[in-house]
Amino acid sequence: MVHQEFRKGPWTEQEDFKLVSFVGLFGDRRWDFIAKVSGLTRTGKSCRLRWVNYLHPGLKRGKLTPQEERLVMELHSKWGNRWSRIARKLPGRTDNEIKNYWRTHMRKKAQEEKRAAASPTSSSCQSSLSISNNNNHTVNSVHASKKAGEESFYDTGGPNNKESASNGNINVGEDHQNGEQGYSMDDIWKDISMLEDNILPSTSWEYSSEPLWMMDEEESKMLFPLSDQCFSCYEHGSAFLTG
DNA sequence: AACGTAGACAACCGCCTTGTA
DNA sequence: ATACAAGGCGGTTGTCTACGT
Repeated sequence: MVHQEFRKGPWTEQEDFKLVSFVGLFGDRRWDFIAKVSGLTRTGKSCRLRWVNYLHPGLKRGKLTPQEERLVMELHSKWGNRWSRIARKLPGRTDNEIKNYWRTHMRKKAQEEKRAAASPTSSSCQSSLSISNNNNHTVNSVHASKKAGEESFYDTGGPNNKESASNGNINVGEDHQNGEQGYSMDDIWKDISMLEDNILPSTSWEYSSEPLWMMDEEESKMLFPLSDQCFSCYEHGSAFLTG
């Protein structure tokens, strides 16, 4: 077998454009196939990741809202590090994003706790985290058993069903100011939509306006028994992009 | 102004699960 | 029933940027 050299590292605009085009054509399932036919020297996995975490229409960018933060805390206390599952409850957020958020904030929290332990006089909550109060129990265990370094400051709190905080949906009303990079997804999507107008019969995949994130697997299965053709459920195009 | 640090984010790796031949 | 390939997921690392000193 001849090993193909796969590219690694940051994606270029051209690669993004290619990927978006071919996902538009073939759907977001057959990643190895897309990787091959598109001519991208990327693995299918890499393509999928790029799509899911960055190119997917409807992704929100920017900081988590306080509601989202609270929900993440709640869901993490419920499910542990089941990031993808948690992400499904947060429209427009990816597991990667939530994972990163958790990691960052748990590190911060761990450091604050360490500092607080070192100087118990200043015990009043100097935490700048507005989310930490009610759910401290979920994260305290993290730092409690940590040795000097803070390697695994975030720990799978595990699915300890302490509380059945079952609220599911949040209404994330506000848009975010886009984290603008010079090159925006709008540009890509504009190009793509123009492209599709020309070459696509417009049936290959179309998004419904109902985001899948709101659903559990069971729910989505019930709604989308033929997930392959129906999975694509996001409003296509820049209208859906908040940024 | 230069440097160090922390935060945010993108991307890769390896393992596990699932679908298919 | 089984082997293999592809997809999915969680963990980890690298890089860039903003901010403080």
